[in-house]
Amino acid sequence: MSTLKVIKPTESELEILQILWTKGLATVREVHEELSKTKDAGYTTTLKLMQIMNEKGLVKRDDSMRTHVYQSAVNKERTQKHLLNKMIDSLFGGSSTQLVIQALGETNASPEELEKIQALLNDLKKQ
Amino acid sequence: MSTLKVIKPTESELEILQILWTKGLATVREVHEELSKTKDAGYTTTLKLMQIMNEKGLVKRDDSMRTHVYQSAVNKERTQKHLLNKMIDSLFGGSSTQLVIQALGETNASPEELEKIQALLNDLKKQ
DNA sequence: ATTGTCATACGAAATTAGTCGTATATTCGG
DNA sequence: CCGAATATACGACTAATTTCGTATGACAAT
Repeated sequence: MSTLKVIKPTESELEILQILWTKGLATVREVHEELSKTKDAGYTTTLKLMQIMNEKGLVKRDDSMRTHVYQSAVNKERTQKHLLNKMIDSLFGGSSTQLVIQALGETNASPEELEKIQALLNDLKKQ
Repeated sequence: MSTLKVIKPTESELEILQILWTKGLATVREVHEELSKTKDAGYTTTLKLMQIMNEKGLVKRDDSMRTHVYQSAVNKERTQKHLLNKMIDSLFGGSSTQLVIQALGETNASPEELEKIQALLNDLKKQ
């Protein structure tokens, strides 16, 4: 029997994951610098968060050096999908279509992106 | 100067709002019955939550009767939009398109719904 | 009137998230 | 070698959320 891993990063953890997804590998310092652009919290706060994320298994780290190097331990798309589904359930009564419609209302997509969406839509129509 | 009202219902509050959005008017008892289907918490827990939501202005209530009658005080679409934007920021790096693409991958939309999405898409393309 | 049921009010414990101060170790420049 | 800079570890504080026990009042049926 396998226990299904529940992914539930908090708000702050998500911000850190985003940075790790982009950078691939990063030290606490690097993540902290990046975070500082949008919020202001102390270095040790970021450190602590990342330590906790490590305990939770949200990130992995190489601590063979003095300065540890972190990376995400959770798949970006899988995490997005998971949280998206949660939101669809909790906020859109289970209808992903409703969410798409709302999101399209928000979008500032470029023509290229619109084409990408169109392509996806065409696929769906064929089925 | 007007203070912009920040809508930030918690997880539990959202569950209750959903129920109120569906029912329109409801007593604590009714909300609790509904909640009980998916989670198990005591009656007074639901009561307390709804009282707090009342203080926060998330719900309104008619307490002229012994049994108070509640309704949502926040607009469903506005709340959805707000939380959706938060998710776009925190999970999709600000790209609503990315979210739409992921959500479309999840969708089990009917042909009618697909047409609705298509129509929206056409509007966007014209601009 | 008494008793059982069901309502609200409210205090407070338990949890979780986020914050930071401080201790301690390592490294590097001079 | 010494001190400044920089790293991790870790305990503890705060605030917010969720939970529930208990008090108390209203009402209905006997």
